[in-house]
Amino acid sequence: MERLTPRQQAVLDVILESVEAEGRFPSIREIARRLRLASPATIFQHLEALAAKGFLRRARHRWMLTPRSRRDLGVPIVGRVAAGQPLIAWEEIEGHMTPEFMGARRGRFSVRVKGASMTGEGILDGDYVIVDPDASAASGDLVIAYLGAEQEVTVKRLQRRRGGWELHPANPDYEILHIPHNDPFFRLAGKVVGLLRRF
Amino acid sequence: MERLTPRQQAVLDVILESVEAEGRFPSIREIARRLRLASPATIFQHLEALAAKGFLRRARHRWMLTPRSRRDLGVPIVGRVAAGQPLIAWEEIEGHMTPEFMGARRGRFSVRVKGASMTGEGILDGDYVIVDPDASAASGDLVIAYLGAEQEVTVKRLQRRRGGWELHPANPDYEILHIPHNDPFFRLAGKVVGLLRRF
DNA sequence: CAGCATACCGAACAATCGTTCGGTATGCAA
DNA sequence: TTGCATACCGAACGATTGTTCGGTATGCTG
Repeated sequence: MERLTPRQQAVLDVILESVEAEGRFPSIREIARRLRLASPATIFQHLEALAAKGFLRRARHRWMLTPRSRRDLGVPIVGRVAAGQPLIAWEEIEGHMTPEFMGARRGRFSVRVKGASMTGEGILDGDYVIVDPDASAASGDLVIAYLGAEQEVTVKRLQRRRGGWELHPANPDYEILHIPHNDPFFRLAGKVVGLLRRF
Repeated sequence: MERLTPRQQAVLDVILESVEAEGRFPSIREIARRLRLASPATIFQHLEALAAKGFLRRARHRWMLTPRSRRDLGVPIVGRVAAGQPLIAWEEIEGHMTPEFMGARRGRFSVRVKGASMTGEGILDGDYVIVDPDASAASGDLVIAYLGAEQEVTVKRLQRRRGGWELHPANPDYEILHIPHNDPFFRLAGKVVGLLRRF
């Protein structure tokens, strides 16, 4: 993959910043102003260079980002952390830490975990769990469920049992919940597809 | 907060889809084409309505997203999951699963955790850890460190001790690492600011 | 030294854009 | 029935845009 010149990187940074902040691809003259350049032609040439290297696409009179440049909006996932290197080599980037990477899609949602019932599986109090409400949960899956008349929300591991389901905590202090087949209150909210913790 | 009419929502969806896919605010005629409308004036009126309700901003000849509409790009973090509601009420959305929320900032990076030395604190084998290389780590912090001549990378909890540091695992099967003050190989890669797991 | 890539300028043209205007149609509430 | 909000049309104007052209300057490399 080709590298960018410092100037091309600067132009791309301005573009990404604009997309990030206001959801808009800046006009050529706008980029020029931010970089204190006088001629739109200068930026135009940089855009062409960026397109030639795969960071931008052009259709008719419209410039847009590519998957390649969209990645810079996220945090890189590094394979090996090179010894003492403040800069991260392109070759060692295995992916990017985008919301999509952790399963964020339209239609899904996220809930904060309350309680310590799943600490045994590394799900702590205060963690954020990403839920897919459309996925059909099978036995053994981590699920979010509504329980009881209060319709409380819980994270548990689902197990099919004769006569109904069981919701297994991962903490010896908590008990397995037995759900009869005809429980009027029990309903699955969805399957857990991702987890986020902030320190 | 004012609600959107179905048509306004449709227009906003087209805009968000375009920003999401190609990092570009679509032109008025482009939106019209996607919605199979013939006149740009129609879309223009919808944009004005969206702006009046706070979903868009206009500066001179430029339309852009607002914080309000940018939120729809991410996965909502729901406070209470309403019983049986397939749709999520606006009032219960506490935030959004954006890159910023995940701790993604320029300069940070992410590494995959190998080994089970931190399972006691809910950090499992295969988890992704978000690292801030610029944050100064204090005693008690979760850190990423380079160790030994091989400069292996480890996640551990840092403790100051007379004569150096200690790196504490959170798993009885692993031992505390004692780092003398003058260890030529030991170096901190950064502080752990986030954690991410995929199921 | 010549050659080449990078980086910039200013002027101008045509394409595209946002915007305005005047108009029609529908459905709902007073 | 009269209003009013919503939703759409087509034509046209001027602003802004991408784009081209010809040109200068610098620094690195062979």
